[in-house]
Amino acid sequence: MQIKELARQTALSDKTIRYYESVGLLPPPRRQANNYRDYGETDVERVKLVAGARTLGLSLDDIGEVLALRDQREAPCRFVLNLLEQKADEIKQRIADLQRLEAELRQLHALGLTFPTNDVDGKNCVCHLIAEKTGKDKEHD
Amino acid sequence: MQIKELARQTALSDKTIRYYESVGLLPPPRRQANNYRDYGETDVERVKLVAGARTLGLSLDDIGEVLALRDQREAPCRFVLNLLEQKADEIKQRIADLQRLEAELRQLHALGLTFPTNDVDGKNCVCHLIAEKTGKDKEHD
DNA sequence: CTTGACATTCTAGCGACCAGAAGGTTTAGA
DNA sequence: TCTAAACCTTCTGGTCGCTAGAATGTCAAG
Repeated sequence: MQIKELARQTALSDKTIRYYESVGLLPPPRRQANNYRDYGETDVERVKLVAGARTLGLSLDDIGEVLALRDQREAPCRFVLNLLEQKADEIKQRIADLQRLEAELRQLHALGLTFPTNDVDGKNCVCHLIAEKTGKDKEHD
Repeated sequence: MQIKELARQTALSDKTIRYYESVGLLPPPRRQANNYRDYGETDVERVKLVAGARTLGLSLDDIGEVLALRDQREAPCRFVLNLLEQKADEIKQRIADLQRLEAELRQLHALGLTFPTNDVDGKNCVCHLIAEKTGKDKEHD
């Protein structure tokens, strides 16, 4: 199977698959007589695991650790379970941050509507409110 | 005022301020006799606007447009208000995505707990569930 | 006279790719 | 037989918003 077919089956691009190989997530595959990459079913499985883990928000580094365990014939399940929980917690935190941010944006927008829109640098402009924010926040996006 | 003082007043690093200058958000400042950058109050205001907008999740490109309007003595407020609303909508969407993702992670974690943890590549492993995900998702993180 | 805290420029790295160049191979059709 | 298209290859450079480090210069205090 050539790279495009593997890409089709995994819904990734061929570029992405070559990239995964270049960073060591995928082993260098067999080559056909013309030097084209030649993949099999085990490659499909491996790439699918990577793709699935990516959609779950795991980093390529995390995935690399999972694959390394598997390649050593050690079951990575316990490790994966911990990762899942940890990522879920991170995402929960992220959601809370974004909710605060959204509320702030909506509030600022509403407040801005009550101000004139032709005030370039006076105090009666939403821009001024934005500048005043400095130092009151901690984190975002 | 030297760069460090500007950095202090805006809670940014001096590196970041130089970076903002390098990408054109800040104009090249006056220089002291020793070639050190020399800032004034208008610079503080400008950097504060940038910093405030960043904490709201606006991109440097967005902020560049806002500043360009201001530099042409056009009130950017209307533009800013639109930006705020648009970003709020983006974040709302993002939150929804993340909530789905978190639910999926928790679900997968719970399901994984019911499986043996010493199964390297059989079907009774959470890893297998992850590989099976491919193609069912659209977007994330 | 040295130490330390400032400043300067330049380069390179992060993560996870994507785009494009410049070329080789294979297959199908006119 | 020629040619176009659809594949493939490697390599380079860009994205975003910084951050870190190297190598160097400047200045005030002890």
